[in-house]
Amino acid sequence: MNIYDIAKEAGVSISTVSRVLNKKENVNEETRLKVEEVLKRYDYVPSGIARGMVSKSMKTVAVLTVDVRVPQYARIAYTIEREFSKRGYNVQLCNTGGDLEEAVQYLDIVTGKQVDGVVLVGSIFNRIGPDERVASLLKHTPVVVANGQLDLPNCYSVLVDDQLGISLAVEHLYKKGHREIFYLKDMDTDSAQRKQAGFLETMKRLGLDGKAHIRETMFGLQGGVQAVEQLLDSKAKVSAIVCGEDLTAIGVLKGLKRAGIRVPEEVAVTGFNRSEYAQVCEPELTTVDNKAELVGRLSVQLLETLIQKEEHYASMVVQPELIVGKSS
Amino acid sequence: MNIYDIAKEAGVSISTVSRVLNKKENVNEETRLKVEEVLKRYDYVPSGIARGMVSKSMKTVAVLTVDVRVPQYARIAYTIEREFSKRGYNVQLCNTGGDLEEAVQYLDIVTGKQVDGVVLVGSIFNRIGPDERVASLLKHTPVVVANGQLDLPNCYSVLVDDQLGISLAVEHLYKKGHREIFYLKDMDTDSAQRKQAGFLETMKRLGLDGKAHIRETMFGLQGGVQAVEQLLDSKAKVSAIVCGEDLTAIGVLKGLKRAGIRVPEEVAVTGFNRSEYAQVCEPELTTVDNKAELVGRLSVQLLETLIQKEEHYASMVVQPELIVGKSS
DNA sequence: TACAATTTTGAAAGGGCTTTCAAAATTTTT
DNA sequence: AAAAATTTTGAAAGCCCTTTCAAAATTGTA
Repeated sequence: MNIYDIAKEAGVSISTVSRVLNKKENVNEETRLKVEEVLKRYDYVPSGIARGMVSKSMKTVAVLTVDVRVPQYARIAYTIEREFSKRGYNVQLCNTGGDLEEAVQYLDIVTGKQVDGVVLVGSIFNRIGPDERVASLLKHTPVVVANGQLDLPNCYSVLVDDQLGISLAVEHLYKKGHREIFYLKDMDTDSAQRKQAGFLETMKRLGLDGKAHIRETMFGLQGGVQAVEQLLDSKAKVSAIVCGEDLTAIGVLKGLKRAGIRVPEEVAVTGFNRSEYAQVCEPELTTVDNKAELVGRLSVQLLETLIQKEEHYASMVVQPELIVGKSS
Repeated sequence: MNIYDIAKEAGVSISTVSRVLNKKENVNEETRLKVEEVLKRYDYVPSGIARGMVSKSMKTVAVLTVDVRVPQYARIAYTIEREFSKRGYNVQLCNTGGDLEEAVQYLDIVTGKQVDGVVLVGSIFNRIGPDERVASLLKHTPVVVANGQLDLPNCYSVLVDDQLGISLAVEHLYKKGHREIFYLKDMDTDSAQRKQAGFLETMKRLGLDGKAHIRETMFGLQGGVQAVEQLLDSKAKVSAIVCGEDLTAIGVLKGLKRAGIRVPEEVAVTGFNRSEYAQVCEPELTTVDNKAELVGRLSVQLLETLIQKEEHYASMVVQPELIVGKSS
């Protein structure tokens, strides 16, 4: 069933059917009723692809994320989807697994399908910038990087001030009297770099030695557990541990519990990202809210203005907030 | 830049350009090189929408879920996306928030855009079956319900045997010597119904009174906490608590801890769904693995055969597995 | 009643591709 | 060298809409 069949059945031209479908004003009431009856009778739905062909848009955007199973990304993907849905767009979800080749392939496919825009979620996407293919793929598609930056013509950013986030955590611990504050670096993304910089800067400002208090470990629960073991083995004096991820912090909590060290009485712990885990673990984790929902909303706003080619775009920076739990 | 421009620039017809684009064999090597040079020079990407127009497919499927921030749904959405990506499809994500009207709207939009298929994730979607509009919307689109069932012509299911899952938990507790086993009902979906039925059946089989050991509560952490309070207030003898959701079980753990009751020494607790939370909480939760990844994979397989109109479809049932943690 | 103004309708032109079919060019066979 | 077989190419139709523009029908005005 296409618009021609409907037109024939209703005894009108396709133009008239199109007018009825699009609820245009200039259709005789009698004609409209006749057409609508036929439409209903055949459960007719006009082809979105053909419409896209005319408007050159499928009202669809692509969201690239490392892995939507990571709560942080899920939250941001959720917000982006809901916001775009309100605006009449559908969202294509792409899990790149942190693999840049995979990301380039996704971009190839979705730009080929002429998505109206792309949101890249996470600072890991900063790394696809240098790829020569990316620039040409994204030449005609507006892009917003949520929590990242890409130095390309159509690309704008919504960033969280990670550096400030770590500052808040360190200052909070300092005020509580902690001096032997360690920072656990668990990844090697640009975001992690900024966190580390924030740690160093804040420690310096407080008159403490930051450099000697940085430890590296793997990402995830296990990384936190191991880091504690190593820290205790080294006989270092530890009064607080600042983590760049909640999951790592929870690993730290588990490690400390295993070693019989009480939190927060003997050692305080802070996480980052305000994941659901932070409320689930024991004791509830002090963490930094990275405002995922806000970042999602702002990304959508920004991308929409880009799509509509309005003329005033600007990258934005969002302030994180310290959420004090019972682990500090 | 369209195929006509490329053809003109290369001094050939659009048919030839199309052949080169689609890597067809019958093109003279010299001609091919000439066309490819032009293609590269202009960074030409053929319009996916126009292609969709011809093939009547955008190689896209829609996944409807209640909320991708719920880890269980995120896992299944992730698996579905990855599997479809391998097969050359993109996935549109839709968060209905459990609202049926919203779900119908999404279905309206995505079927209008002629998605090749739809996956509905969760037994909540069983409820849109009776809606008159749904049947007509889905008349020409293959549908798979993951963890649910819909009695419509093109609809098939991949189900987890929830009843068995609860049985495994109850039997496990029984073997450990527990007799005062309570079941916490926290939702009112079909899946929750089956879990409750599983509890009653198993208790009966073991010669215990099931009916008297069912308690209702709200969904989520808070629900678990409250349920414990009420249970303790009622002075009932409690030796184990079986929950239909990990999050509820974690609430129970928190409630018990608050009341100074040791887990698992005094009361054992089990969850459901094998969420990440189960490993994060203290003590680690005994839970039932609902095989989200497997369900996702099977759903994709099934939907693909439906899309390709192969002739042998069958709904499937997946066996859950008990994961014994430290809470029982 | 004749004319202008307005409302309602339809024909036709895109939009950018794939595909079919026949023509042209080339190679092989006799 | 002519005929047959094969490879390579292009014209044109089709996919299903929206939109423009002009024609037809209706209403209002003089």
